[in-house]
Amino acid sequence: MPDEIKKEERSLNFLEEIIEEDLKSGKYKSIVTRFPPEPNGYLHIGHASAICLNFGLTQKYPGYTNLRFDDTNPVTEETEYVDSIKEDVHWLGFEWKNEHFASDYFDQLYAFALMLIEKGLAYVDDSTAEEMASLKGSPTEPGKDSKYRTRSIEENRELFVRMKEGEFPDGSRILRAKIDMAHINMLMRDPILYRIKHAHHHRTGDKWCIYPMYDFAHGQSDSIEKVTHSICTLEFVPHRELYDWLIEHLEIFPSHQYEFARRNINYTVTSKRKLLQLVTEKHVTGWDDPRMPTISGLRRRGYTPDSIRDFCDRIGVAKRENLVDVGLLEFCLREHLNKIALRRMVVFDPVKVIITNYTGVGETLQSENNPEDENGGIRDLTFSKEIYIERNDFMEVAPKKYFRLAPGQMVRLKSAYIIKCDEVVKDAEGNITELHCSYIPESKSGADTSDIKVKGTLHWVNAADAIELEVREYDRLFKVEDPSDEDGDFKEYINPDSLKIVKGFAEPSLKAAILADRFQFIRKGYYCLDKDSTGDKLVFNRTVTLKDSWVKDQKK
RNA sequence: UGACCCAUGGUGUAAUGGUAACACUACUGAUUUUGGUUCAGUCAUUUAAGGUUCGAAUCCUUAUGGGUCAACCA
Repeated sequence: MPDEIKKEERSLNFLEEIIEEDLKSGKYKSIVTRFPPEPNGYLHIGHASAICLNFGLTQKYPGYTNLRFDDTNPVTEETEYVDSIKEDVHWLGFEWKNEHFASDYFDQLYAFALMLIEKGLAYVDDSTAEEMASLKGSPTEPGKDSKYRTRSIEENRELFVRMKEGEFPDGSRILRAKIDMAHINMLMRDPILYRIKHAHHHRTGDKWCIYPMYDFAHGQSDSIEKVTHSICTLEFVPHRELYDWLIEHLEIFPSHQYEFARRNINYTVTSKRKLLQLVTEKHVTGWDDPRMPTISGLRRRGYTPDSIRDFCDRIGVAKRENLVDVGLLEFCLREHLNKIALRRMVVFDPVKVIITNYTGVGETLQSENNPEDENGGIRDLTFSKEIYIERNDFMEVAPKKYFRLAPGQMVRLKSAYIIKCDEVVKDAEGNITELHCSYIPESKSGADTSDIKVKGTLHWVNAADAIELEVREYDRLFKVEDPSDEDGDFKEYINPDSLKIVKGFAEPSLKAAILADRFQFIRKGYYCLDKDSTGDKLVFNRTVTLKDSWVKDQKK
């Protein structure tokens, strides 16, 4: 009940306000949105925000969302990207109503171009790119008309058809709208509609040698699909005037464009160009490198779709520039993982503990899989005279509020017994090689009658059957909050320590791990199996550490 | 030296002319067989200056700051 009240009280973002107004006024009975990626790269966390926005709106209001690939530039687009994009949208948990490609509309778009020519609103220009640029003017100076601007409708039609027939080489001619070379908006100065590219298209093959520009494809595709709310990022604001102009003069369904500020996250980059560079120049192992902000990278790292959706929901949507703290993403991650991750014990930098008064051959103990989940069940743990604990869980000279193991100090071994450190054994160089401890037999977890209270609880593994793991510890990819905003090349700011490979010694149950599992290595962090694992070598990715207020205190 | 968009705590979003709210972060403290989790608490006169109004984060003006626009990219 309180949740419902909360939901209703939650205020609308500016797009929801527009939509509610449109629905209330009867302008639309239901809405149509679309997610329109260009298949020339992998989706990243910024796209996730756009996906959640577009799909979220049609989950909240009547209507549906299409997936449409904006594939109008054959030289950069590939089927590999189409496949990855579809996989990522699905993985995030969204289902599109229709799958479209702008290239499906090439015949229609061609007809639209002809229509504009017939209306005297488009012409073929033979100018070179340099000539066009020099006539374009600048934001403060008007442009000048091209000498081809006054061609007759017949001549324009004939030339455009011949462009399509492949009679002219790349770059020799373009089709442009006839609007106003002195327009205050540079995009309205006779924008290019079609260019010649004798290139193989990933879907239409060699059928076409002319391809529409973004401005002559996007809005028209929206209109063909009867998209009611075409949502894009702020840099397209100046395009809206052209978007509307084309729809008006083509006399087609009036889709409307609305713009929001793209979400930026600190300590990473989300420009496709830069991400591609990281991949091709091998600064990372691939698009799905767990350090990448790509959806596939986050997936491999161990992020859950739920946590990403929660994050997108929390950061909201607005029209101002922003740089969201990656800490919020990590918070959403931890919050979800805490609820679902299976607890396991893994020791990274082991030191042997010999329990001198333990006389048995060993025993089986039980531990809960997840204290946050009543139905999480329990698992068996083997315990014996020799175990490993974390080397940094012991200090010979302990500071005041040190709750871990120290000479004469007691700690609990998680799900096992309370032990006390009696003796420190060192080698010739003074390195600690063993800790001799005694245990309290009546302090067994779940059956503790010792009445001893200890402040610290340590994770441990049984020396006899611990299994070895490779663990990849990731840190932020960049050393600075906004690499794109720094002087020089963004790659100068790559964090050289973003990957550290360490060994871990784990309880045997981890042998059964599968890719989909999420684990919390107790007192360490959240981890998942990596696809690089083989039958005899287990590789784990550290998804994110646990919050650690002890380390924080130490630094002060 | 033009046009357009934007400006609320460290961060991200609310407040739709009427008590500046929520979340994250940070800091206190409590609980805890994970120094995790959980719980309680603390942290802002809304970029500036004028104006309208009984009343302004909100409306108006100017200034300042940030962003965008001159690819045959999207």
